[in-house]
Amino acid sequence: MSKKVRVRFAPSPTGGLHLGGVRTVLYNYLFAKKNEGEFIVRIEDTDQSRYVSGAEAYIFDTLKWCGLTPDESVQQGGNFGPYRQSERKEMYRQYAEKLVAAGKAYYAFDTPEELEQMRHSDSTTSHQYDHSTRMKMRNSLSLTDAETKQLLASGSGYVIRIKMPKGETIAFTDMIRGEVKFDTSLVDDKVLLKADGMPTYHLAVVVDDYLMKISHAFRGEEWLSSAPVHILLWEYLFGLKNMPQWAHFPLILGPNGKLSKRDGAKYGFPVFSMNWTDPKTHETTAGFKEKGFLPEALINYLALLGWNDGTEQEIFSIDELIEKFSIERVHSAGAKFDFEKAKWFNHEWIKRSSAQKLLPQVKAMLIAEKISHGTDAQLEKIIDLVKDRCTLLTDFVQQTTFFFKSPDTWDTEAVKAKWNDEKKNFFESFAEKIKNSPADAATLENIFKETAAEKNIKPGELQLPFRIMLVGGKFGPPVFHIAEQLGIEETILRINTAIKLF
RNA sequence: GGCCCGUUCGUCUAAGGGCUAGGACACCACCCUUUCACGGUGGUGAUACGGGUUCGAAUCCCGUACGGGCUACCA
Repeated sequence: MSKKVRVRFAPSPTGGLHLGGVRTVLYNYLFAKKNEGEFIVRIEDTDQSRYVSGAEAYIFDTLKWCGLTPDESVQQGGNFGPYRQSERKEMYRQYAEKLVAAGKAYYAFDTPEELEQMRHSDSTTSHQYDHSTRMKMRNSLSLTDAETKQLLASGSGYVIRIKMPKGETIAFTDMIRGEVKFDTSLVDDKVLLKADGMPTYHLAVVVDDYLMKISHAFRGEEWLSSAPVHILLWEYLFGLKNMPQWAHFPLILGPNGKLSKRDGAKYGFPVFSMNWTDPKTHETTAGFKEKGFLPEALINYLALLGWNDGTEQEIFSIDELIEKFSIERVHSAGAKFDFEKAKWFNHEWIKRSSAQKLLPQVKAMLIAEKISHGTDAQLEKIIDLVKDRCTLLTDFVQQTTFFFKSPDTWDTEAVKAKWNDEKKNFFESFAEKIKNSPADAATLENIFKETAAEKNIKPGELQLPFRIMLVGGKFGPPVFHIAEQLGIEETILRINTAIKLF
């Protein structure tokens, strides 16, 4: 019997949630759903100096847009709260003190200046706070008990550091990478409890994963190096048998290495799923949503960036992902984000989406552009006509505007070379003939062809000019379908307007 | 610098000792279409390098190179 699957995503609210974070959420979510477990979001806000207002709300907005709803979080609530570490502050100290009492951790009184000096000193080889340097520092190991007591009583600031053992090998099995080993001599004495009484990530993650009964701890590869600290803490505090299983996901890389929040603008593609405005600088970093992406497409691409189901299937709905996902098939190497492929996924999802589903979003864009959008029924037909031509949702603006608004510029260059009086005459007759005809595409096409035959002109040669008249440019769905949507009156109007310009 | 992780077409990846190393994006050509697309067909293009182990290595082992991560009282 295995314990209930419970996974957590634990972001710190220090800014926008970038692609790597979204994918980490996704894999957590997929694993939880696949195993009928619970997905928890825990806010790791133990660093008060890095707090960014609005970041937490933004993270939840992102999850909502992506459709990755937590089962427990500060928003949903749950039986293991509070889900914000700043509100759990009082819970951590006892564990740190317990470690001190057991000789696994110690008080350290060094000032930032003293730490700085040690790191740049030539007299040490490690330049880090570890077994080789700690006896030269001011802590409860190097000081006498009396001195330590005195310092603690005097109220001078102190932190609690883990006492990393010397010369031991810590090994654990990563679900993606297999066995990973570390020599404890090379790991430094990480701070567990800060001078302000807040835990560091290292203590908090272990304590909370235990208290929240986390069964599988998944996080980015950037955490692999600190795993030995966490393993040791588990061993000292709660026992290795109770430790969750670990998996460290490969990183998502930008064009020049590590994907960075700050470089969002430079890449030419978003790094956030939704627009993020920094509350201090008021700078806005573009998001996939506003860029015209469907959440299904982003999720689909992110899922495939580092995972595949072993077949050649590429398009997956979230339900299919849940069904097929497995940690074992997550690739171990980092993956470069390819914006072109992301767009391809979006195009595929637009093509597969019904007009009805696309309608609200297309309508919202047209409203934002102050373009009338006709009735819903009409817009739906138009969306069906043009969606194959739209890679991004924003493409719908150009592809649908001419249905509602007469062009104000015409690609006359495209027709001028082959334009002549016979063709002009054709369009005059055509406009006259359709006056009382039904407006369906087939009828219009028949009249068009009959008239062309009468005038002895190949109908093909007349289609491009007709298109330019109705659309203004060389794009859009079949021209008679456009005319059908426009209606007889508007079609005649556009013919008469444009005919003077050629 | 030290430690850890990684390395198959330009990019994402499949192939976990045995067939011409497969697919997708992108790119090119052709077909369809007298618009732009969609669609279809075909093409260019990869096992980082060097040693082993083996009848046989992209696959296992070692080394080198390269890439990435970590090395804070940040997560």
